[in-house]
Amino acid sequence: MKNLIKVERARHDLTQADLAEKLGVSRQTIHAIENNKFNPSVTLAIKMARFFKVTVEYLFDIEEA
Amino acid sequence: MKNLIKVERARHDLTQADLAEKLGVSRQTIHAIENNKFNPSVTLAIKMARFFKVTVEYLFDIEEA
DNA sequence: ATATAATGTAAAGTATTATATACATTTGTA
DNA sequence: TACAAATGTATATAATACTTTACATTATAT
Repeated sequence: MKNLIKVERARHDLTQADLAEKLGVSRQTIHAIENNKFNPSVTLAIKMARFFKVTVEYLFDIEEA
Repeated sequence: MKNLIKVERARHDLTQADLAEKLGVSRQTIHAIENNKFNPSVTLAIKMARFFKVTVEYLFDIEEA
């Protein structure tokens, strides 16, 4: 696992569709990011992190430490 | 100004070309990001922030507070 | 003032992000 | 089991990040 989106989503009890709507993107985008199909823009990353009240580094970079 | 790349670059006494090389991207990419021509990927954003030893939020989101 | 380094700009091309739609598969629950 | 919701997958398309090359402008130093 390379990011904690699924975990944070579970913590907030949101479906992919829910989160997509909250962030103003498509469900496929959430799915793809969650499964490392691609690398979102820093803007979307910051939006997500802010939504979950965590840092970008925490949300997207937990592997490296 | 929407990001602090130019400032951090100055603090580290690096040219755009220097920074580009350190991060493995083109000088034009640095220039474009610095001047808000586009929105980098979260991966590049994290690389940059890590390079400067600051957070992504600090580097890219100082306007909002 | 002139040379040089640094930055700005532009255009064409490639790669990747993101959308929309549709359908298949998995998971949870009555 | 059967139904519904959630997630996974596929394909086509649009938008944009990023590269390369090349040249113009601005700043810095001699």
